[in-house]
Amino acid sequence: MNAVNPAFAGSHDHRSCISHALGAAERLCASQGLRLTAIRRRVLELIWRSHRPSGAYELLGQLSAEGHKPSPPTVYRALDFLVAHGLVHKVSSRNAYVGCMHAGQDHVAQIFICDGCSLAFEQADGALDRRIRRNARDLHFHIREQTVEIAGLCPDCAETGRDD
Amino acid sequence: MNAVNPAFAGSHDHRSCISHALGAAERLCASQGLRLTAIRRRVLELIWRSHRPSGAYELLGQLSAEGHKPSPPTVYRALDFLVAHGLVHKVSSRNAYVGCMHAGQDHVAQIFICDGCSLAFEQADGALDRRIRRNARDLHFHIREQTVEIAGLCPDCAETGRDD
DNA sequence: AAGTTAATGTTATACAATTACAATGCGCCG
DNA sequence: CGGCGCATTGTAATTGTATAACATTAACTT
Ligand SMILES: [Zn+2]
Ligand SMILES: [Zn+2]
Ligand SMILES: [Zn+2]
Ligand SMILES: [Zn+2]
Repeated sequence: MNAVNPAFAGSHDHRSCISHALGAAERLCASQGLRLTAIRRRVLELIWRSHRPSGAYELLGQLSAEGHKPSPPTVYRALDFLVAHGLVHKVSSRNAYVGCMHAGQDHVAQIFICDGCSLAFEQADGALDRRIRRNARDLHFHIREQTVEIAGLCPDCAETGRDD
Repeated sequence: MNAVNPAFAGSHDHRSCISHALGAAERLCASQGLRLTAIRRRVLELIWRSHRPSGAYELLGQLSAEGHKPSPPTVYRALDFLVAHGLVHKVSSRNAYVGCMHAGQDHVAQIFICDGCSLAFEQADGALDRRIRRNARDLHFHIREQTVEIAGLCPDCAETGRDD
C-alpha cells in the first residue's frame, strides 16, 4: 500500500513536507553543533520547493532572482554541506539535488526518478543495503557510499504514456 | 573466493581482458548488424587500457595525441554507441566510462569504484536486480535503467591506508 | 582585543555535454 | 553507372556542471 510515498502520490500536502524537512534540518544542526546559515537554509528551501531534483545552476538562478547573486562556489558549498550532513541527496545520474525525506535517520537511500515528470522519490530498503554490503564484504571492498538510482516512469506517467 | 575479479585482483593478465572485450565487441556487432567503426573501436580500446573509468575529455586527449584530433561530439557519439549496445558502462557518479566485462550477456551491473586507486569492478548480482525490480513494482514504477555504484576502498587500498 | 577557524566572496578556469549544420561514406534501387 | 537515402563523421559554437586559488568577512576562543 505504500502509505508514505509523497512524491508519487497523486497529490499531497507539500507544505508539510517542507516544514518537516526544515524542522528536521534545524534540529539536526542544533543537535550536532552545525550552522544552518542563511544561504544553506535558503538553498535547502529552494530544493524543497518540489520533489524534482534541482540543478546547481537552477538554484543559482533562483537565488539571483531574489537579489543574492551568488557565484557557483557559494551554491556548491551549500550543497556540499547539505549533502555531507544528509539533508539532501545528490542524484548523480542527473547532476541534481533532491531533499532527503529521512534527514537525521541514518539510512541508505535508493532514489526513483521519473523520466516523464522528473519527480524523485526516495526509498530506504535495508535489505537492499545489506545485500550490497554483503557483496562488498565478499569482495573485501570497504564501502564509503552507495549510489542507487532507478530511472523510469512513475505510475502517473506510465499510465498517461508520457515518456519524456 | 571470487575467482573472477580482474580489477581488484592483485594483478592479472590484462592483455586477455582487452582481447576478450574487443573480441566480444566484434562478435556482438557482427551478429547484430552494427558497425564497429574505426573511432568506436579506438575509443573502446582506449577505455580498455585499464580498469579505471575514463572521462570523455581524457579519451579526447588520448585520441588527439595520436593525431586524430576529434572534437567532443565525435567522442560522445562513440561513447553513446558503446553504451547503447552494452559494450561500456557509464559511471554516473564520476562522469566516466568503463568497459563492460559481460558484453552481450544481458545483465544489470553494479559497479564498485575505489576512491584510492580509481579501479572499478563490475558485478552482476541478479538477486539485487530482482529486489530492485520488486521494489519498483510495489511502487508501480516502470524501470528503464538502474544505476548502482558503490564507492569506497578496494582491498589493496584499504590495507595500505590510501584513501584518495 | 588578538588569534583562530569556519564561512563566504571573487575571479578564473577546468571539465562535461549538447546543438546545429555541413560534409562524407555507404548500401541500394533503378 | 548514377542518383537517392541513411548512417556516420566533421566542425564551430555554446551551454551546463564543477572546482581551484586566493581574498575577505564573520563567528567563536582565549
Ligand atoms: Zn511534498
Ligand atoms: Zn534520504
Ligand atoms: Zn584487466
Ligand atoms: Zn556490464
